[in-house]
Amino acid sequence: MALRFYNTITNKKEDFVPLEKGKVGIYVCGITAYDMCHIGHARSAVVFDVIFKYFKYRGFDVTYVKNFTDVDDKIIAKANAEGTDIIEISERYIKEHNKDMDKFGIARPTITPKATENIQGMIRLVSDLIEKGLAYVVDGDVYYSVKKFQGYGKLSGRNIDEMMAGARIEVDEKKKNPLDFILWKSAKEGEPWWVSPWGRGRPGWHIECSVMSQRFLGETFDIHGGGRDLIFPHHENEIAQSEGATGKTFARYWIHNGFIRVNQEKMSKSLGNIFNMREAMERYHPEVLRMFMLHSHYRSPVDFSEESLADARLGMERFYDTLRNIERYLAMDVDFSAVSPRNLTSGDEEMYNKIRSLPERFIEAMDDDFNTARALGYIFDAVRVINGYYTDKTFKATKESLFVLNEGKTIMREVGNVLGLFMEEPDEYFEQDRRREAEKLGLDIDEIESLIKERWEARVARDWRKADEIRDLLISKKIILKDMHDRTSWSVA
RNA sequence: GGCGGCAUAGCCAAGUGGCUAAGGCAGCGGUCUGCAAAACCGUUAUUCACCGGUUCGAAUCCGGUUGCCGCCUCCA
Repeated sequence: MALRFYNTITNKKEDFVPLEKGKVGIYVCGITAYDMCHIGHARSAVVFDVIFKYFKYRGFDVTYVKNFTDVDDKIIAKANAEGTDIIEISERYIKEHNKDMDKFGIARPTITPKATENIQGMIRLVSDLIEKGLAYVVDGDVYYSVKKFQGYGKLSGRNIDEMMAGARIEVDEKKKNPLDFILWKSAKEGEPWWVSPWGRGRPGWHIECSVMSQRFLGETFDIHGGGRDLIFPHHENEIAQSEGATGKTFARYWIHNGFIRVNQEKMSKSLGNIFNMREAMERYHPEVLRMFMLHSHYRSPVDFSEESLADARLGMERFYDTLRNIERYLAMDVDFSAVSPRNLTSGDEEMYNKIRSLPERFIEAMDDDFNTARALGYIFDAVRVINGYYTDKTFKATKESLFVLNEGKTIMREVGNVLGLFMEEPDEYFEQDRRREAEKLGLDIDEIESLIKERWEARVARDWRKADEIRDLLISKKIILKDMHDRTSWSVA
């Protein structure tokens, strides 16, 4: 079956046929580097990170380009406010971006170009558009003449006349048409500039993506992505610029991710309901945040709330609990290296085959518009099957059964690699989780552990009353105990 | 004002023409356990906002109603 996904420009799911067999080129609009990343940036990053990794998993040779906008009004404003230049500001936030993204388990894209490294290319493209009659110069500014481009509006599903009837179009004396957008801005006092045929100035926002995508992926390339809000005007304008200049199709497939909402509203600076990535990662393990995002389809909006994060945390706990149990068995030091699927007998063989079916189910889900929610459902199925296997009374740790359990771990890691989940050692995961949760509740870990030790001694002495008293005390502090044959583990409810 | 999206159990969430409407959380009954917790087994939507229509057949397609949201301004 073919990999298919929703293409914004046609409004339907389509089979993916790459330009060149076995290869895929993806361009995604990255951040404007003037502030810390918030979880909305994280969602977009996760969506395309998973798409990037999935293409690789399916054997594609992927070139993934994600840019940094490092010259822009907001960066200039911040630089002026701090009495520094745009380079310092953008460098600072690119560094912070990389720190956050690394911690979030986002793989670095193949190429991460910056706008300021591509100014000459932008000047060439703008000149080209002027020559073709698609752009005009007014007092050192260059505008794109929207009416001159036939396909304007084809991505966002609008037409120029309808938009003209709209009530919220700014009036700019210099523009021939209110919808015309700026390609090159003349420099004002205190602004950075580059020399151009139209005088000193700097590029408009949209032009950089046309230039950098073409430079690294070609005039026509496979996939262009970004957040939903970029469809109009940003991506619409990129099409106008690129196709206007080359006369060729720009991106063949468009992928747009949905937003993170807070209380049913879009998370945005103007509403003041932003959660930044760093703070979110202090409160939740990055994989919990990924789980929360991946549990809904990438095009749907998702509501960021304590409840949904708590849900995602419980889900991760379930996954890691299974992985931890598998690890315990594998630590039994039984050599199963000589075992092959062929010398398994009935029960083990059946289980092995069930476990082995996970990757194909995972592919079936992911091939259908990157359906991570369905894929997660399949992983939960696999976890239930594995848990049932080793908790069955007849289960014995033999080299065959450990071989099967090891396969379960391998398979979970295999699909987890694509989703960016289960990257942690289970014990380390739970350790981190306890620390994080204890901190949220202001609990003292040493105190908890000494109480648990005391209770363990009471249990060894079969002093159930004392043991239960201690447990009740801990429960009142939201500490849940789990007695195992050799020790008691704990977690925060 | 223009354009577009969404509405599935107590909650989150897949499913977009046809086997019993995935999965997670919570709940209930059981197994296990000193008792718990976790795990496992069973159970929890005759029904997919509402009203009509198309079809042998619709949560899925069409029309209408209601509600929520997004884009049209920087925005992932």
